[in-house]
Amino acid sequence: MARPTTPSGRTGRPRRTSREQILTAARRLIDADGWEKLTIRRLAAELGVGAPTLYHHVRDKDDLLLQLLNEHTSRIERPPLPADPGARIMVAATTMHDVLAAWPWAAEVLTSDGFVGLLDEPSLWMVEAIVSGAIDSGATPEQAVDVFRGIWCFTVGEVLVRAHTDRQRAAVDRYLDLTGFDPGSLPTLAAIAEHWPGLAARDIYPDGLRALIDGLLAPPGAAGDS
Amino acid sequence: MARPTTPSGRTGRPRRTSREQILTAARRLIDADGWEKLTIRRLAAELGVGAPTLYHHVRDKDDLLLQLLNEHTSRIERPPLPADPGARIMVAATTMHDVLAAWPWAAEVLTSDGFVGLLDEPSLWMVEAIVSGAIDSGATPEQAVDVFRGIWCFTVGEVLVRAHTDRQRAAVDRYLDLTGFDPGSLPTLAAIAEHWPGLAARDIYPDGLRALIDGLLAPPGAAGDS
DNA sequence: ACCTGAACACCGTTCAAGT
DNA sequence: ACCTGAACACCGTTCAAGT
Repeated sequence: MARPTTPSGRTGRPRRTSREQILTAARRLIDADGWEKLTIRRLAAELGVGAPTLYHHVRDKDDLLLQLLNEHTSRIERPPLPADPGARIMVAATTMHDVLAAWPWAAEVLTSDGFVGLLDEPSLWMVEAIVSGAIDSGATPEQAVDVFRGIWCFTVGEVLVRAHTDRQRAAVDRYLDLTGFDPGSLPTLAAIAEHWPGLAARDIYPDGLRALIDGLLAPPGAAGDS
Repeated sequence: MARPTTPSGRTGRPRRTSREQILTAARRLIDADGWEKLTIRRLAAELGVGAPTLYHHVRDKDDLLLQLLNEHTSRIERPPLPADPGARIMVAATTMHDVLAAWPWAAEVLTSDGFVGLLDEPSLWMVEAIVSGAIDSGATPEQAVDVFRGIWCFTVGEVLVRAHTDRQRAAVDRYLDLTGFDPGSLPTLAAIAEHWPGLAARDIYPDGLRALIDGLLAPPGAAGDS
């Protein structure tokens, strides 16, 4: 009746594949070939096990991506947060942006799989910093949540758009001659067409972020028309 | 040597499958089962032809999606554009947003497949309206393109985030107890946790858009600190 | 308890062959 | 010119069977 035991106190056949090995191998595959190429079958092959084995460690592929994402965000170093509420929001949002921009697949997972609710504690400090910064600036809870959600949408959108624009610039050239705008119906685009590629390479995140924060925190009615 | 001809003047075997039929059937499948379920094979089955047949009418699946998207945007009715530049930007951007929000898969195609460069003329009037509105407000070409790109990122992000939040609210509940924030490390989130679902249901697009426009068009240095 | 091979129900795409 | 069946090289996931 002596059951086989492992150092960790579990019973049964000792595991050959750990959660840690799986996540490490998955990161390796993503970094090498891009996140579209991460499949259960390739990951299993990389680990030298059969594909069904992985289902003992993850519920399904979405669960794997979520674990990967949480592991990734738990690694990021937490910058010092300024006391000034506006600056605090900028720092937290920029950190959020940089994390996603460095690993754009994370943004795809986050939009294709749900929302911030899927993240665990180690990454929620960024949400906390933004919401508390808004409230310390005099915002109501309603406004504070609006500020966070506005920043979140802008951040996710910027990361996704830029990631794909970079990757598929060749495809764009194939479809559209940027100098081919009809000056009759599209006069402004025709006039600036040749400069567009250069202009579109500029980083718009900081200015857009500042505009959103200023505009969403301003007392209602105080905008623009002074 | 008499070659078979069709009414359209082409030669060879008369086609049984038209571009129009393909796009109509594709729309039907998307509306019925969602855009994730649109596959070449299902579409061919819906049309009663073999899957390889479709490759005579589309280059590949991306090309099919692009044709679908261009057909969709060519249908939208063009609202009257106000003379006031700021109002013109609002109207064009809101139209862009509403089109995407009504058919969120379009936003996914646009981010997963490239950029505005993939669209053809019938949808470029929205880009023209935004860029010209910015220039008429006194912006430089650089600023005008920044305004458009900022609006574009915000719009795409909002549509994608909202589409998935709606669809997967159940999944979120499964993972995260919204009332479970640690008041020690996340005091603000813990305080507003129970109100979050209600607050997050608000439509942030109009306010965010206004904030972006005002902030990006403001002369540099004039922001916030008055 | 963990791992396996085989199978199920799919994909997008290519290609030689038919009409 | 258009359409076909068969095939290629994949997917995620399940399940009975082994150790």
